[in-house]
Amino acid sequence: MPTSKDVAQAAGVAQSTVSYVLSGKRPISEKTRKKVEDAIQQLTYQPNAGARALASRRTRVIGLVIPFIPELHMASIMEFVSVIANTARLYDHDILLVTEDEGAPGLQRVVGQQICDGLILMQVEGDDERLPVVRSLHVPVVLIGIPHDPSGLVCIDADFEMAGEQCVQDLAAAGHTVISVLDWQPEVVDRHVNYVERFMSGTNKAAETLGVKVLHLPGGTDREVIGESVDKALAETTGVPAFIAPDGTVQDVLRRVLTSRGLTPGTDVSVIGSASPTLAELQPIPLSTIDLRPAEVSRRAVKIICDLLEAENQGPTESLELVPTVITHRASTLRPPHGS
Amino acid sequence: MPTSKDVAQAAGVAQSTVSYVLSGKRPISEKTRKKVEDAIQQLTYQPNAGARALASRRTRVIGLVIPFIPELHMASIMEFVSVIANTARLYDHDILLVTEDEGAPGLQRVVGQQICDGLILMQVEGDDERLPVVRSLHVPVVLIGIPHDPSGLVCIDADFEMAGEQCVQDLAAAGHTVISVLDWQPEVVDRHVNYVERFMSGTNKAAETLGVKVLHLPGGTDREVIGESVDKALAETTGVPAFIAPDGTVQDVLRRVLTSRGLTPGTDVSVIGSASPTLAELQPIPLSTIDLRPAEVSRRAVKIICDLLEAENQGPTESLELVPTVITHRASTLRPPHGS
DNA sequence: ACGCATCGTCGATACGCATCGATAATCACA
DNA sequence: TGTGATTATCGATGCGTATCGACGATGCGT
Repeated sequence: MPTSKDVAQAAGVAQSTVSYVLSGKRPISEKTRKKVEDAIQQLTYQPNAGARALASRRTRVIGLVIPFIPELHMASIMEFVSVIANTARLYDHDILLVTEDEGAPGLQRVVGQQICDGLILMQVEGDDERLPVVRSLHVPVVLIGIPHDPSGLVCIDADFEMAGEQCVQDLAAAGHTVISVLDWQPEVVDRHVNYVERFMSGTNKAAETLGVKVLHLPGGTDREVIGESVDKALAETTGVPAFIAPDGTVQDVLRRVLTSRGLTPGTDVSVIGSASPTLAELQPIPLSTIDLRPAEVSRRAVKIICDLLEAENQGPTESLELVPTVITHRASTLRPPHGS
Repeated sequence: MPTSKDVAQAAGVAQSTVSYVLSGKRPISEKTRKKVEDAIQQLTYQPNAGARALASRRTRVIGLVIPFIPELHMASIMEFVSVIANTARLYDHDILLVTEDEGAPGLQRVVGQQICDGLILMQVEGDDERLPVVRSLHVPVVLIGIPHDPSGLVCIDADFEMAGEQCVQDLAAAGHTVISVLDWQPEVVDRHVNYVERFMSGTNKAAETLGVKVLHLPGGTDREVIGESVDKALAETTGVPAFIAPDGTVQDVLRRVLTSRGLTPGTDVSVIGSASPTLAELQPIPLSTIDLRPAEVSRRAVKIICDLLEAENQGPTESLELVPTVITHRASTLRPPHGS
């Protein structure tokens, strides 16, 4: 492997000059720049990351802490991971995987050994046990998810409250007066991620404003449970029933149950789920969706941490960013009556 | 951040002694070891990864190249990623994410900058464009997937041929004489990953041995296509029809189509799919599965590369490892007749 | 033509650790 | 008690880059 010294020799300049050509931190004449760049090309020189980290005290690596809960919709987590990795490259950074299994000590490890300059935590719980450690780390950390006490932390997430409001508003506008909200599956609820309550609070808020009724019913992957929830909803509904199933897995089960009850989404029942546009279109009856915009959340998380790394002002920061959600009509919901 | 020099000072020894205590590469008296370890504790010392990499020429980081194809079952990819990351930790290594978007230059980048000591490539295609680059890199690389020409490469994958054989053997034993195999979805087939043909070859081999007939039919996510495939299968089948759908997405569509044709898996049709045990049990009718053992493949991939890193014999290696698949009976297939 | 500021480049040093050779301390054995 | 072999530790050096101070070269104004 060639070093910057080799490049310098080949170009007939000092090693420091090569360094300055690369960093641009001092003016370099067009002539020497050319010589150096040619030498770099010919030797296919690439700077050594370790040496660079040692000298500059920056690794240009961001640690990404990923959850692995079989019950969670892994496909969506993969979307976060993928977008985060690609976005990091745009800022000339790389992503180091840290699994949730390592817990809080894992965070201290990668930061303490200075393997990475900062961290992104996914799937942060309301009362996450890692928060004390996060606050004590002297590097930027961005949380995806909003803990109960976000003081002193930098957080970003989809605006679940807005999502809840949008769903209810939309169904109310379509003429529904009773709207049933299926909870996330128990495995998610038990994690105390507080997006669940934020979503529910949004539905309540909108319901109050619009004068419609919202039923909160148990979710899950158990067909029995969903069956009961649906039956209860039907019993308490006057007019056309409406369901909101923000959990991807729950909505799959819901679809089957509705079919077994002889109900057709878009005709004699309205359903809003959460799925990517591609997936929503693939359904037998295209699903109206509330888009929680994982890609946008991911991109912003990376931007935030890279900005913090750039700033390097050492002072503790605190911020909270909510990404607006988007609701999209498809065939699974009734159309709003004209002129209302 | 304390350095090993600080530790040395606190313990009243030389910096090199601290280093030897940590690495164990030279004998250290019990007394000094204790002093040094106490100092490490008190200062919460952690060695600097950059300096370590620079001095030892080893980063203890493995690059993992992940695919991102929306059509692919992202959930299963996430399982690979997660198990690989956790297993790497057992060998005291970390995982750096490299996205497929970076292509071959991405591999040269992470290796050239010496960000990682070796690579694991997922979802390797039969005629993967990155192979020439892989062969030219002077670091260990493990491929998950078998390219058409595996010479000079280290590969591991599930034994898809065995999987094909097992499925056919199993259905033949249950009394089926005509067995229909649905292809992977076109997006997968078009990638020329050759596990598709390995699987098909396995089914043919078993069919020939056992004297049963195997039909290869188009797969996909399009309900029309699967409908046609099913109808064709039914037309050509004498006795109870049997389907093998190795692609998770295809099998979902198949299930719906069979329902619409009034066929019940396990009663008047047999179905074998590929899914994790958990998922298989969750189906309305528990699905008989062929387990491709992603976790085991992942673990072995990590073991292989860590062994190669340990060996460090520089000489080019070549190996090919196939992980045995496991077939599991559940309610979706007929039971074999007694006494046969 | 002379002094002065600016530009472009060089040499030296530090970053934190691993590792090699050397040395002091200890021991076995004659 | 002296000699050689171990054992435990130290000091020095190198890994490849970033960065600081210094210095020669160049341009400007007068």
